[in-house]
Amino acid sequence: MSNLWQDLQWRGLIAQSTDEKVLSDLLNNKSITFYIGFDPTAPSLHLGNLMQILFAKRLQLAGHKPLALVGGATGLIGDPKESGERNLNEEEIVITWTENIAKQLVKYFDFFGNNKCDVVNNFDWTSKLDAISLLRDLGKHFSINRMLEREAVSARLNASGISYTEFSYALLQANDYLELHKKYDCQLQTGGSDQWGNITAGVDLIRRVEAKSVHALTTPLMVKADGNKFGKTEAGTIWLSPELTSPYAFYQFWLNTDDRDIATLLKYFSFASKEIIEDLISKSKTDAASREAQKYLASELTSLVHSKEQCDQVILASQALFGQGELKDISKDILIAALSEAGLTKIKTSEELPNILEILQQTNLCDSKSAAKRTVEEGGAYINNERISDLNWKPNKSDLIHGSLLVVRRGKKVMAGVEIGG
RNA sequence: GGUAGCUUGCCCGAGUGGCCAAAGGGAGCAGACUGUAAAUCUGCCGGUUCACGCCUACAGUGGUUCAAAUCCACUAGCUACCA
Repeated sequence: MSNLWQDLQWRGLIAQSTDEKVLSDLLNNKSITFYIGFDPTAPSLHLGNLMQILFAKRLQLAGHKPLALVGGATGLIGDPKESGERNLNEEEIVITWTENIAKQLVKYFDFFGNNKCDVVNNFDWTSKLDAISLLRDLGKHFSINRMLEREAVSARLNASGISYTEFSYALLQANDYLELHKKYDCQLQTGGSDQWGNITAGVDLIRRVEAKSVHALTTPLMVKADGNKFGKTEAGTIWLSPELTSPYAFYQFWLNTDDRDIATLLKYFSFASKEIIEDLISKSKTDAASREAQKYLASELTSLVHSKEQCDQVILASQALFGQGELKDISKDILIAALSEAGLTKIKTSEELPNILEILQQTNLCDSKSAAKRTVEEGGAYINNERISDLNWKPNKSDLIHGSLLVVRRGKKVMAGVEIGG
Protein backbone atom coordinates (compact mmCIF):
# COMPACT_ATOMS: atom_id res chain seq x y z
CA MET A 1 0.00 0.00 0.00
CA SER A 2 1.52 3.29 -1.04
CA ASN A 3 0.43 6.71 -2.08
CA LEU A 4 2.31 6.72 -5.34
CA TRP A 5 -0.71 7.77 -7.36
CA GLN A 6 -1.54 10.61 -5.00
CA ASP A 7 2.07 11.72 -5.05
CA LEU A 8 2.15 11.76 -8.85
CA GLN A 9 -1.07 13.72 -8.89
CA TRP A 10 0.20 16.22 -6.37
CA ARG A 11 3.30 16.71 -8.49
CA GLY A 12 1.13 17.39 -11.51
CA LEU A 13 2.82 14.59 -13.39
CA ILE A 14 -0.27 12.89 -14.71
CA ALA A 15 -1.63 14.23 -17.98
CA GLN A 16 -3.63 11.29 -19.28
CA SER A 17 -4.15 7.73 -18.22
CA THR A 18 -6.23 4.72 -19.00
CA ASP A 19 -8.85 3.71 -16.43
CA GLU A 20 -7.72 5.70 -13.43
CA LYS A 21 -9.31 3.52 -10.77
CA VAL A 22 -7.74 0.34 -12.03
CA LEU A 23 -4.35 1.87 -12.75
CA SER A 24 -4.07 3.75 -9.46
CA ASP A 25 -4.96 0.55 -7.64
CA LEU A 26 -2.27 -1.36 -9.54
CA LEU A 27 0.33 1.29 -8.86
CA ASN A 28 -0.52 1.74 -5.20
CA ASN A 29 -1.04 -1.88 -4.24
CA LYS A 30 0.77 -4.18 -6.65
CA SER A 31 4.15 -4.48 -8.21
CA ILE A 32 3.92 -4.33 -11.96
CA THR A 33 6.31 -4.17 -14.88
CA PHE A 34 6.19 -1.03 -16.99
CA TYR A 35 8.20 0.43 -19.83
CA ILE A 36 9.42 3.74 -21.09
CA GLY A 37 11.11 4.19 -24.45
CA PHE A 38 13.84 6.47 -25.73
CA ASP A 39 14.58 6.85 -29.41
CA PRO A 40 18.13 7.66 -30.50
CA THR A 41 17.44 10.95 -32.24
CA ALA A 42 20.54 12.65 -30.85
CA PRO A 43 23.94 11.68 -29.43
CA SER A 44 22.72 12.13 -25.88
CA LEU A 45 19.60 12.27 -23.75
CA HIS A 46 18.35 15.73 -22.80
CA LEU A 47 16.23 17.37 -20.12
CA GLY A 48 12.97 16.31 -21.73
CA ASN A 49 14.15 12.72 -21.44
CA LEU A 50 15.27 13.33 -17.88
CA MET A 51 11.72 14.18 -16.89
CA GLN A 52 10.60 10.81 -18.24
CA ILE A 53 13.50 9.01 -16.59
CA LEU A 54 12.74 10.50 -13.21
CA PHE A 55 9.08 9.74 -13.61
CA ALA A 56 9.96 6.10 -14.22
CA LYS A 57 12.36 6.18 -11.30
CA ARG A 58 9.53 7.24 -9.03
CA LEU A 59 7.64 4.14 -10.10
CA GLN A 60 10.66 1.98 -9.48
CA LEU A 61 11.19 3.47 -6.03
CA ALA A 62 7.57 2.57 -5.29
CA GLY A 63 8.31 -1.06 -6.12
CA HIS A 64 7.56 -1.40 -9.82
CA LYS A 65 9.87 -2.94 -12.36
CA PRO A 66 11.06 -0.62 -15.14
CA LEU A 67 12.03 -1.67 -18.63
CA ALA A 68 14.12 1.05 -20.17
CA LEU A 69 13.73 0.64 -23.90
CA VAL A 70 16.17 2.09 -26.37
CA GLY A 71 14.78 2.49 -29.85
CA GLY A 72 17.50 0.96 -31.97
CA ALA A 73 14.83 0.06 -34.52
CA THR A 74 12.33 2.88 -34.15
CA GLY A 75 15.22 5.35 -34.28
CA LEU A 76 15.83 4.16 -37.82
CA ILE A 77 12.24 4.96 -38.80
CA GLY A 78 11.37 8.22 -37.03
CA ASP A 79 8.32 9.20 -35.03
CA PRO A 80 6.30 11.68 -37.13
CA LYS A 81 6.50 15.20 -35.78
CA GLU A 82 4.29 18.06 -36.85
CA SER A 83 7.03 20.22 -38.26
CA GLY A 84 7.90 17.82 -41.05
CA GLU A 85 9.63 14.71 -42.24
CA ARG A 86 12.80 13.77 -40.44
CA ASN A 87 16.00 13.10 -42.28
CA LEU A 88 16.97 9.49 -41.95
CA ASN A 89 20.20 9.12 -40.00
CA GLU A 90 22.93 6.72 -41.04
CA GLU A 91 22.56 3.31 -39.47
CA GLU A 92 25.97 3.52 -37.87
CA ILE A 93 25.09 6.80 -36.26
CA VAL A 94 21.86 5.42 -34.90
CA ILE A 95 23.74 2.46 -33.48
CA THR A 96 26.24 4.74 -31.76
CA TRP A 97 23.50 6.93 -30.37
CA THR A 98 21.58 3.90 -29.16
CA GLU A 99 24.66 2.73 -27.28
CA ASN A 100 25.21 6.18 -25.79
CA ILE A 101 21.65 6.36 -24.57
CA ALA A 102 21.71 2.88 -23.10
CA LYS A 103 24.84 3.79 -21.16
CA GLN A 104 23.31 7.00 -19.88
CA LEU A 105 20.15 5.27 -18.69
CA VAL A 106 22.10 2.93 -16.44
CA LYS A 107 22.85 5.80 -14.11
CA TYR A 108 19.28 6.45 -13.12
CA PHE A 109 17.79 3.09 -12.29
CA ASP A 110 18.36 0.35 -9.79
CA PHE A 111 19.70 -2.82 -11.38
CA PHE A 112 19.46 -5.08 -8.36
CA GLY A 113 16.63 -6.58 -6.39
CA ASN A 114 13.20 -7.92 -7.20
CA ASN A 115 12.17 -5.01 -9.30
CA LYS A 116 15.47 -4.39 -11.00
CA CYS A 117 15.52 -2.42 -14.21
CA ASP A 118 16.22 -4.10 -17.54
CA VAL A 119 17.47 -2.24 -20.55
CA VAL A 120 15.98 -3.58 -23.78
CA ASN A 121 16.51 -2.64 -27.41
CA ASN A 122 13.62 -2.93 -29.84
CA PHE A 123 16.11 -3.64 -32.63
CA ASP A 124 16.37 -7.15 -31.18
CA TRP A 125 12.85 -8.11 -32.21
CA THR A 126 11.96 -5.54 -34.83
CA SER A 127 14.89 -6.46 -37.05
CA LYS A 128 13.52 -10.00 -37.21
CA LEU A 129 10.08 -8.90 -38.27
CA ASP A 130 9.47 -9.88 -41.90
CA ALA A 131 7.23 -8.06 -44.34
CA ILE A 132 4.47 -10.66 -44.33
CA SER A 133 4.22 -10.73 -40.54
CA LEU A 134 4.31 -6.97 -40.35
CA LEU A 135 1.52 -6.47 -42.88
CA ARG A 136 -0.56 -9.58 -42.27
CA ASP A 137 -0.27 -10.22 -38.55
CA LEU A 138 0.33 -6.75 -37.19
CA GLY A 139 -1.12 -4.47 -39.84
CA LYS A 140 -4.49 -6.18 -39.83
CA HIS A 141 -5.12 -4.88 -36.33
CA PHE A 142 -4.62 -1.24 -37.26
CA SER A 143 -7.27 1.01 -38.69
CA ILE A 144 -5.93 3.60 -41.07
CA ASN A 145 -8.84 5.82 -40.12
CA ARG A 146 -7.68 5.72 -36.54
CA MET A 147 -4.07 6.35 -37.44
CA LEU A 148 -5.00 9.36 -39.52
CA GLU A 149 -6.55 10.95 -36.48
CA ARG A 150 -3.26 11.29 -34.72
CA GLU A 151 -2.38 14.93 -34.30
CA ALA A 152 1.07 14.72 -35.80
CA VAL A 153 -0.16 12.71 -38.74
CA SER A 154 -3.16 14.87 -39.59
CA ALA A 155 -1.02 18.00 -39.28
CA ARG A 156 1.39 16.49 -41.74
CA LEU A 157 -1.34 15.50 -44.16
CA ASN A 158 -2.53 19.09 -44.20
CA ALA A 159 0.92 20.48 -44.73
CA SER A 160 4.15 18.95 -45.87
CA GLY A 161 2.96 15.39 -46.27
CA ILE A 162 4.25 12.24 -44.64
CA SER A 163 6.20 9.26 -45.90
CA TYR A 164 5.00 5.70 -45.54
CA THR A 165 8.04 5.13 -43.36
CA GLU A 166 7.02 7.57 -40.67
CA PHE A 167 3.36 6.72 -41.02
CA SER A 168 4.22 3.17 -40.01
CA TYR A 169 6.00 4.23 -36.86
CA ALA A 170 3.01 3.62 -34.59
CA LEU A 171 2.89 -0.03 -35.63
CA LEU A 172 6.40 -0.62 -34.44
CA GLN A 173 5.91 1.09 -31.12
CA ALA A 174 2.68 -0.80 -30.57
CA ASN A 175 4.51 -3.99 -31.37
CA ASP A 176 7.17 -3.11 -28.79
CA TYR A 177 4.52 -2.95 -26.14
CA LEU A 178 3.11 -6.29 -27.28
CA GLU A 179 6.58 -7.88 -27.20
CA LEU A 180 7.30 -6.61 -23.73
CA HIS A 181 3.88 -7.66 -22.56
CA LYS A 182 4.45 -11.20 -23.76
CA LYS A 183 7.98 -11.47 -22.50
CA TYR A 184 7.83 -9.53 -19.22
CA ASP A 185 4.11 -9.22 -18.54
CA CYS A 186 4.55 -5.51 -19.00
CA GLN A 187 1.28 -3.79 -18.09
CA LEU A 188 2.04 -0.12 -18.40
CA GLN A 189 3.78 2.21 -20.77
CA THR A 190 4.64 5.72 -19.70
CA GLY A 191 5.80 8.69 -21.73
CA GLY A 192 5.21 12.33 -22.59
CA SER A 193 1.70 13.37 -23.55
CA ASP A 194 2.79 13.52 -27.19
CA GLN A 195 3.17 9.74 -26.99
CA TRP A 196 -0.43 9.11 -25.99
CA GLY A 197 -1.46 8.00 -29.46
CA ASN A 198 1.45 5.62 -29.87
CA ILE A 199 0.96 4.17 -26.41
CA THR A 200 -2.75 3.56 -26.79
CA ALA A 201 -2.05 1.96 -30.17
CA GLY A 202 -0.09 -0.61 -28.19
CA VAL A 203 -2.84 -0.96 -25.61
CA ASP A 204 -5.34 -1.66 -28.39
CA LEU A 205 -3.03 -4.13 -30.07
CA ILE A 206 -2.55 -6.11 -26.88
CA ARG A 207 -6.28 -6.22 -26.31
CA ARG A 208 -6.82 -7.56 -29.81
CA VAL A 209 -4.00 -10.07 -29.87
CA GLU A 210 -3.84 -11.20 -26.26
CA ALA A 211 -7.28 -10.17 -25.02
CA LYS A 212 -5.55 -8.45 -22.13
CA SER A 213 -6.14 -5.02 -20.72
CA VAL A 214 -2.98 -3.00 -20.19
CA HIS A 215 -2.34 0.65 -19.37
CA ALA A 216 -1.05 3.97 -20.59
CA LEU A 217 0.11 6.90 -18.49
CA THR A 218 1.51 10.16 -19.78
CA THR A 219 3.11 13.24 -18.28
CA PRO A 220 2.17 16.77 -19.28
CA LEU A 221 4.20 18.81 -21.69
CA MET A 222 6.22 21.37 -19.77
CA VAL A 223 5.37 24.86 -20.91
CA LYS A 224 7.43 27.70 -19.50
CA ALA A 225 5.93 30.92 -18.23
CA ASP A 226 7.54 32.85 -21.04
CA GLY A 227 6.01 30.51 -23.59
CA ASN A 228 9.24 28.90 -24.73
CA LYS A 229 10.06 25.23 -24.78
CA PHE A 230 11.48 23.89 -21.58
CA GLY A 231 15.01 22.52 -21.67
CA LYS A 232 16.49 24.84 -24.25
CA THR A 233 18.44 28.01 -24.08
CA GLU A 234 19.45 30.30 -26.90
CA ALA A 235 22.68 28.35 -26.96
CA GLY A 236 20.74 25.16 -27.58
CA THR A 237 19.47 22.05 -25.89
CA ILE A 238 20.55 21.17 -22.38
CA TRP A 239 22.00 17.67 -22.67
CA LEU A 240 22.72 15.15 -19.99
CA SER A 241 26.11 14.32 -21.45
CA PRO A 242 28.88 16.41 -19.84
CA GLU A 243 30.62 16.62 -23.20
CA LEU A 244 27.67 18.39 -24.77
CA THR A 245 26.55 20.46 -21.80
CA SER A 246 29.14 21.10 -19.12
CA PRO A 247 28.10 20.48 -15.52
CA TYR A 248 28.64 24.21 -14.99
CA ALA A 249 26.21 25.11 -17.77
CA PHE A 250 23.80 22.47 -16.48
CA TYR A 251 23.85 23.95 -12.99
CA GLN A 252 23.52 27.49 -14.32
CA PHE A 253 20.51 26.45 -16.39
CA TRP A 254 18.60 25.37 -13.31
CA LEU A 255 19.84 28.26 -11.20
CA ASN A 256 18.41 30.65 -13.77
CA THR A 257 14.95 29.10 -13.66
CA ASP A 258 12.21 31.69 -13.87
CA ASP A 259 10.50 32.29 -10.51
CA ARG A 260 7.19 31.49 -12.14
CA ASP A 261 8.35 28.03 -13.18
CA ILE A 262 10.25 26.91 -10.13
CA ALA A 263 7.29 25.40 -8.27
CA THR A 264 6.31 23.25 -11.22
CA LEU A 265 9.85 22.13 -11.86
CA LEU A 266 10.51 21.24 -8.25
CA LYS A 267 7.49 18.99 -8.29
CA TYR A 268 8.44 17.43 -11.59
CA PHE A 269 12.11 16.87 -10.94
CA SER A 270 12.92 16.83 -7.24
CA PHE A 271 12.89 13.74 -5.06
CA ALA A 272 12.61 15.83 -1.94
CA SER A 273 9.62 15.26 0.31
CA LYS A 274 6.40 17.14 -0.11
CA GLU A 275 7.16 19.15 3.02
CA ILE A 276 10.56 20.29 1.79
CA ILE A 277 9.23 21.18 -1.62
CA GLU A 278 6.32 23.16 -0.24
CA ASP A 279 8.70 24.95 2.08
CA LEU A 280 10.97 25.86 -0.84
CA ILE A 281 8.02 27.05 -2.89
CA SER A 282 6.80 29.28 -0.13
CA LYS A 283 10.29 30.72 0.30
CA SER A 284 10.47 31.38 -3.41
CA LYS A 285 7.44 33.59 -2.96
CA THR A 286 8.38 35.40 0.23
CA ASP A 287 12.07 35.76 -0.56
CA ALA A 288 12.47 35.31 -4.28
CA ALA A 289 15.80 37.11 -4.40
CA SER A 290 17.60 34.43 -2.41
CA ARG A 291 16.62 31.85 -5.03
CA GLU A 292 16.82 29.04 -2.52
CA ALA A 293 14.47 26.88 -4.53
CA GLN A 294 16.53 27.33 -7.68
CA LYS A 295 19.73 26.56 -5.81
CA TYR A 296 18.23 23.48 -4.25
CA LEU A 297 16.96 22.06 -7.51
CA ALA A 298 20.12 22.96 -9.42
CA SER A 299 22.21 21.24 -6.82
CA GLU A 300 20.01 18.15 -6.56
CA LEU A 301 19.92 17.60 -10.30
CA THR A 302 23.56 18.40 -10.97
CA SER A 303 24.49 15.85 -8.32
CA LEU A 304 22.17 13.30 -9.83
CA VAL A 305 23.09 13.76 -13.47
CA HIS A 306 26.78 14.41 -12.97
CA SER A 307 27.98 13.69 -9.46
CA LYS A 308 28.11 15.13 -6.00
CA GLU A 309 31.78 15.98 -6.51
CA GLN A 310 31.13 17.68 -9.84
CA CYS A 311 28.27 19.56 -8.31
CA ASP A 312 30.41 20.83 -5.44
CA GLN A 313 33.02 21.98 -7.93
CA VAL A 314 30.45 23.77 -9.99
CA ILE A 315 28.94 25.52 -7.00
CA LEU A 316 32.39 26.69 -5.95
CA ALA A 317 33.05 27.84 -9.48
CA SER A 318 29.78 29.73 -9.61
CA GLN A 319 30.45 31.38 -6.28
CA ALA A 320 33.96 32.30 -7.34
CA LEU A 321 32.92 33.77 -10.66
CA PHE A 322 29.81 35.55 -9.45
CA GLY A 323 31.05 36.40 -5.99
CA GLN A 324 31.66 39.85 -4.70
CA GLY A 325 35.17 39.11 -3.55
CA GLU A 326 38.45 39.83 -5.22
CA LEU A 327 39.35 37.33 -7.88
CA LYS A 328 42.91 37.47 -6.64
CA ASP A 329 41.77 36.05 -3.32
CA ILE A 330 40.58 32.88 -4.95
CA SER A 331 43.21 30.16 -4.99
CA LYS A 332 44.73 29.31 -8.31
CA ASP A 333 43.38 25.76 -8.28
CA ILE A 334 39.83 26.81 -7.60
CA LEU A 335 39.97 29.58 -10.13
CA ILE A 336 41.32 27.28 -12.81
CA ALA A 337 38.64 24.75 -11.98
CA ALA A 338 35.97 27.43 -12.12
CA LEU A 339 37.19 28.75 -15.44
CA SER A 340 37.48 25.25 -16.83
CA GLU A 341 33.84 24.76 -16.03
CA ALA A 342 32.94 27.98 -17.79
CA GLY A 343 35.33 27.37 -20.67
CA LEU A 344 39.06 27.95 -20.59
CA THR A 345 41.11 28.99 -23.61
CA LYS A 346 44.87 28.55 -23.58
CA ILE A 347 47.14 31.01 -25.32
CA LYS A 348 50.86 30.54 -25.74
CA THR A 349 53.21 33.12 -24.29
CA SER A 350 55.49 33.08 -27.27
CA GLU A 351 52.84 34.94 -29.16
CA GLU A 352 52.06 38.55 -28.49
CA LEU A 353 49.28 39.01 -25.96
CA PRO A 354 45.96 39.45 -27.74
CA ASN A 355 43.86 42.57 -27.42
CA ILE A 356 40.38 42.68 -25.98
CA LEU A 357 38.66 42.03 -29.31
CA GLU A 358 40.78 38.98 -29.98
CA ILE A 359 40.24 37.71 -26.46
CA LEU A 360 36.47 37.95 -26.80
CA GLN A 361 36.57 36.16 -30.10
CA GLN A 362 39.03 33.45 -29.11
CA THR A 363 37.09 32.58 -25.99
CA ASN A 364 33.97 32.23 -28.17
CA LEU A 365 32.25 34.87 -26.09
CA CYS A 366 31.69 36.71 -29.37
CA ASP A 367 31.17 35.19 -32.81
CA SER A 368 33.22 37.68 -34.77
CA LYS A 369 35.47 40.65 -34.35
CA SER A 370 32.62 42.95 -35.27
CA ALA A 371 30.50 41.37 -32.56
CA ALA A 372 33.37 41.77 -30.12
CA LYS A 373 33.76 45.40 -31.01
CA ARG A 374 30.06 45.93 -30.53
CA THR A 375 30.21 44.29 -27.13
CA VAL A 376 33.05 46.55 -26.00
CA GLU A 377 31.30 49.65 -27.31
CA GLU A 378 28.12 48.65 -25.53
CA GLY A 379 29.99 48.34 -22.28
CA GLY A 380 29.44 44.61 -22.02
CA ALA A 381 33.05 43.48 -21.94
CA TYR A 382 34.79 42.71 -18.67
CA ILE A 383 38.22 41.45 -17.78
CA ASN A 384 38.69 40.42 -14.17
CA ASN A 385 35.37 42.12 -13.34
CA GLU A 386 36.59 45.45 -14.71
CA ARG A 387 34.67 46.90 -17.62
CA ILE A 388 36.84 47.39 -20.69
CA SER A 389 35.81 50.25 -22.93
CA ASP A 390 39.00 50.74 -24.93
CA LEU A 391 38.96 48.77 -28.16
CA ASN A 392 42.74 48.54 -28.16
CA TRP A 393 43.08 47.34 -24.59
CA LYS A 394 45.68 44.64 -24.03
CA PRO A 395 46.46 42.82 -20.82
CA ASN A 396 49.61 43.68 -18.87
CA LYS A 397 51.60 41.19 -16.88
CA SER A 398 50.01 42.66 -13.78
CA ASP A 399 46.55 41.87 -15.07
CA LEU A 400 47.28 38.16 -15.08
CA ILE A 401 45.85 36.60 -11.94
CA HIS A 402 48.30 34.19 -10.38
CA GLY A 403 50.62 35.12 -13.21
CA SER A 404 48.63 33.48 -16.00
CA LEU A 405 44.86 33.84 -15.79
CA LEU A 406 42.30 36.27 -17.12
CA VAL A 407 38.62 36.11 -16.25
CA VAL A 408 36.67 37.28 -19.27
CA ARG A 409 33.00 38.11 -19.12
CA ARG A 410 30.40 39.27 -21.61
CA GLY A 411 27.37 40.93 -20.14
CA LYS A 412 26.33 39.81 -16.72
CA LYS A 413 26.75 36.12 -16.80
CA VAL A 414 28.61 34.74 -19.77
CA MET A 415 32.07 33.79 -18.53
CA ALA A 416 35.23 32.39 -19.99
CA GLY A 417 38.81 32.07 -18.92
CA VAL A 418 42.10 32.67 -20.64
CA GLU A 419 45.24 30.95 -19.52
CA ILE A 420 48.50 32.38 -20.76
CA GLY A 421 51.19 29.77 -20.67
CA GLY A 422 54.09 28.18 -22.41
C1' G B 1 -1.89 17.36 -67.14
C1' G B 2 -3.52 23.08 -68.05
C1' U B 3 -3.56 28.18 -66.18
C1' A B 4 -2.45 31.93 -62.46
C1' G B 5 0.27 33.32 -58.25
C1' C B 6 4.11 32.77 -54.61
C1' U B 7 9.61 31.66 -52.83
C1' U B 8 13.11 37.97 -49.13
C1' G B 9 17.99 38.08 -43.64
C1' C B 10 17.30 33.26 -37.34
C1' C B 11 11.47 33.53 -37.89
C1' C B 12 7.22 36.47 -39.68
C1' G B 13 6.84 40.20 -43.29
C1' A B 14 7.30 45.12 -46.56
C1' G B 15 9.88 46.23 -50.87
C1' U B 16 8.35 45.62 -58.08
C1' G B 17 15.28 48.86 -61.98
C1' G B 18 19.45 53.09 -58.84
C1' C B 19 18.01 56.73 -52.46
C1' C B 20 18.53 48.47 -50.47
C1' A B 21 22.55 45.08 -46.23
C1' A B 22 16.91 45.73 -47.76
C1' A B 23 10.71 49.06 -43.77
C1' G B 24 8.11 46.91 -39.60
C1' G B 25 7.49 43.05 -35.92
C1' G B 26 9.37 38.83 -33.18
C1' A B 27 13.61 36.28 -31.42
C1' G B 28 18.61 37.31 -29.86
C1' C B 29 22.74 40.47 -27.74
C1' A B 30 24.34 44.72 -24.64
C1' G B 31 23.16 48.87 -21.19
C1' A B 32 19.94 51.06 -17.13
C1' C B 33 16.83 49.07 -13.05
C1' U B 34 17.51 44.29 -10.26
C1' G B 35 18.24 38.93 -7.63
C1' U B 36 23.48 35.86 -12.45
C1' A B 37 15.11 37.23 -12.10
C1' A B 38 10.47 39.11 -14.53
C1' A B 39 8.44 43.51 -16.54
C1' U B 40 9.94 48.17 -18.60
C1' C B 41 13.01 51.74 -21.14
C1' U B 42 17.51 52.58 -24.46
C1' G B 43 21.09 50.93 -28.04
C1' C B 44 22.72 47.00 -31.29
C1' C B 45 21.40 43.20 -34.50
C1' G B 46 25.36 39.65 -42.44
C1' G B 47 31.13 39.41 -42.64
C1' U B 48 35.62 42.16 -42.60
C1' U B 49 37.54 47.09 -41.39
C1' C B 50 39.57 52.40 -36.37
C1' A B 51 37.12 54.24 -40.62
C1' C B 52 36.04 55.68 -46.31
C1' G B 53 35.48 50.93 -48.36
C1' C B 54 35.26 46.06 -49.76
C1' C B 55 32.92 41.14 -49.76
C1' U B 56 28.60 37.92 -49.25
C1' A B 57 23.15 37.97 -49.46
C1' C B 58 16.54 38.60 -51.48
C1' A B 59 14.83 29.85 -54.00
C1' G B 60 18.73 27.89 -58.07
C1' U B 61 21.08 28.77 -62.90
C1' G B 62 21.84 31.86 -66.88
C1' G B 63 20.62 36.55 -69.36
C1' U B 64 19.12 42.04 -70.37
C1' U B 65 21.15 46.74 -68.29
C1' C B 66 25.99 51.75 -66.80
C1' A B 67 22.88 49.66 -62.64
C1' A B 68 18.53 43.93 -60.69
C1' A B 69 15.57 41.56 -54.53
C1' U B 70 13.04 44.22 -58.40
C1' C B 71 12.98 42.88 -65.87
C1' C B 72 13.57 38.14 -69.14
C1' A B 73 14.45 32.62 -69.73
C1' C B 74 14.90 27.99 -67.72
C1' U B 75 14.92 24.70 -63.16
C1' A B 76 13.07 23.35 -58.34
C1' G B 77 9.47 23.80 -54.34
C1' C B 78 4.78 25.65 -52.56
C1' U B 79 -0.37 27.68 -53.24
C1' A B 80 -5.01 28.52 -55.83
C1' C B 81 -8.37 27.56 -59.76
C1' C B 82 -9.43 24.19 -63.88
C1' A B 83 -9.81 18.36 -65.45
